[in-house]
Amino acid sequence: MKATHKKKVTKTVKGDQTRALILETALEMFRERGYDETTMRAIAQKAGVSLGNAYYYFRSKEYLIQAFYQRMHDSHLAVALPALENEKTLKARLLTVMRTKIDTMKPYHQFAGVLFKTAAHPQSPLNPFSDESDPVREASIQLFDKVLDDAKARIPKDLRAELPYLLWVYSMGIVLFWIHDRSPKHRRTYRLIDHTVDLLDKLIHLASNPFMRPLRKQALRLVDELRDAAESLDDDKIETEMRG
Amino acid sequence: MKATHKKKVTKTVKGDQTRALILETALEMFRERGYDETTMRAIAQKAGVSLGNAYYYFRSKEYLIQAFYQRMHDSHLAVALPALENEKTLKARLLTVMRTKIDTMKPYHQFAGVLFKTAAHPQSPLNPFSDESDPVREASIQLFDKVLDDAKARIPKDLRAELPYLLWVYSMGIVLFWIHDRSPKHRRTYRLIDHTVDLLDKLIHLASNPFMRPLRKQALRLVDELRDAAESLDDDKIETEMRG
DNA sequence: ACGCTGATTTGAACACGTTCAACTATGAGC
DNA sequence: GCTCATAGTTGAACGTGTTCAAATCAGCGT
Repeated sequence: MKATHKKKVTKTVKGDQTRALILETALEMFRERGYDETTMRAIAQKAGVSLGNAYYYFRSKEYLIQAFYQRMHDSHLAVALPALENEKTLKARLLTVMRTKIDTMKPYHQFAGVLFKTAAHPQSPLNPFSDESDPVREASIQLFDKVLDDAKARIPKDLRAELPYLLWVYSMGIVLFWIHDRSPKHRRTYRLIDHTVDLLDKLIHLASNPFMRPLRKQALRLVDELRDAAESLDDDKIETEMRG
Repeated sequence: MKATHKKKVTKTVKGDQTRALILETALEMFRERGYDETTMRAIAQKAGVSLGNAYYYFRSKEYLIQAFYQRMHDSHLAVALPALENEKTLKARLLTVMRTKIDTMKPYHQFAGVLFKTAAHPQSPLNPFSDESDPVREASIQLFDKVLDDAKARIPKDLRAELPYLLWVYSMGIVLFWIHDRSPKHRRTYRLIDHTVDLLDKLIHLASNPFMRPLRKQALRLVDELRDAAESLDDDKIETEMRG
């Protein structure tokens, strides 16, 4: 992690093609054999390029995963958005989004374990809070914003503003559980989704009660603080890079 | 992670000494230079043993960290237990335990980042839910049990039973935040502790209200389910090993 | 054509974690 | 004291991710 975090940019059409070729090959091999079992040499060989060439386009093996995130989110959107059309209640909409999320990731279950290993590392580009995860993170949060938008539920403004972010964090928790879940067909994860969504729905309504206002305010202040801290993380990273 | 998860056991006094020597050397170097920058070769050399010998006592570099966990917990206990004598309320007791926890880990802040990287990996022996983390995990939960024991707070039995575990999970969350926290003297983490403990205290009292019984029951069922899943993870791991 | 610049590509080399077959030391039973 | 099984120890070798100086290519101005 000594290198800068700027993305490699291709300057020619040929470069684009080579980059795409390497990425496709890598993702295919990751899916079929897993991440650890797929070596950079094997990717390069199958893609028909040299080892060094792969590193010209991808700063490290980890960076190949970044594209995986993006693709996963795109696939999820393609399934979730149409499905949302039919659901009107907050609970049903949330359920839909979460279930389709797991549906989408299913083929990559084995592979996914490695994701969170590196994703949890503060300095990893895969860290969901890092600069480089920004686009896909924002897009994910936006999806939850949409979940709330067309739902008929009276939610106080202060809570409504933070809820998309909170739901995104919740969804990451579910994914973390799913990664560990080895029950057949991931039944446990689906059951967990059912139960947590039910609970969340109730909690949101409870928190929306005027009686809960003080406690809610306090909790939201806390959330704000956490987000601030997460964002300043990126600044520190940049500073560190400049120094050394 | 192909090897079995049984712990290496020394059979002779000399073995004990060598093992201890390697471990001390490793932890010292980790603290001074960080985990990634400390190579197994360097550890072996500084300890005056061969490279292969280090691997005779520690199945992998990761396993050296396991001992770190244990040591960290011992140090924490040594500070927290006396401090708890003076605190009677739940809130003050919880605050004491959390603050001393961070105090204890402070010297290892840089090092700690790597911990969670590997700890988040489902198949890592450092995974806090894994078999091998069992002793230190149980000990940590027990500490929170003690926090509750002498606190004068009326908590329903069902909640009281799960609370130590829940507080342990909470403490892991704080540690995770701390790892990412680069604010001077980790002020942000301490502030987060203050705020979350305050909130937790209120939530616990709220949840103890008879009015909340149904929701509380539902939430606790959920917690149970999560714990079951975490435990069955270990079984699956063993199965996988036997097959492969 | 030619040369020049910058993008792309190469493969050898490096450092690391890990494995393993072979070696040595220890000590219990005779 | 001798034998031998077991614990402990060694360092060479392997496969990996990553780096880098050098080679090649593509387009453009002349």
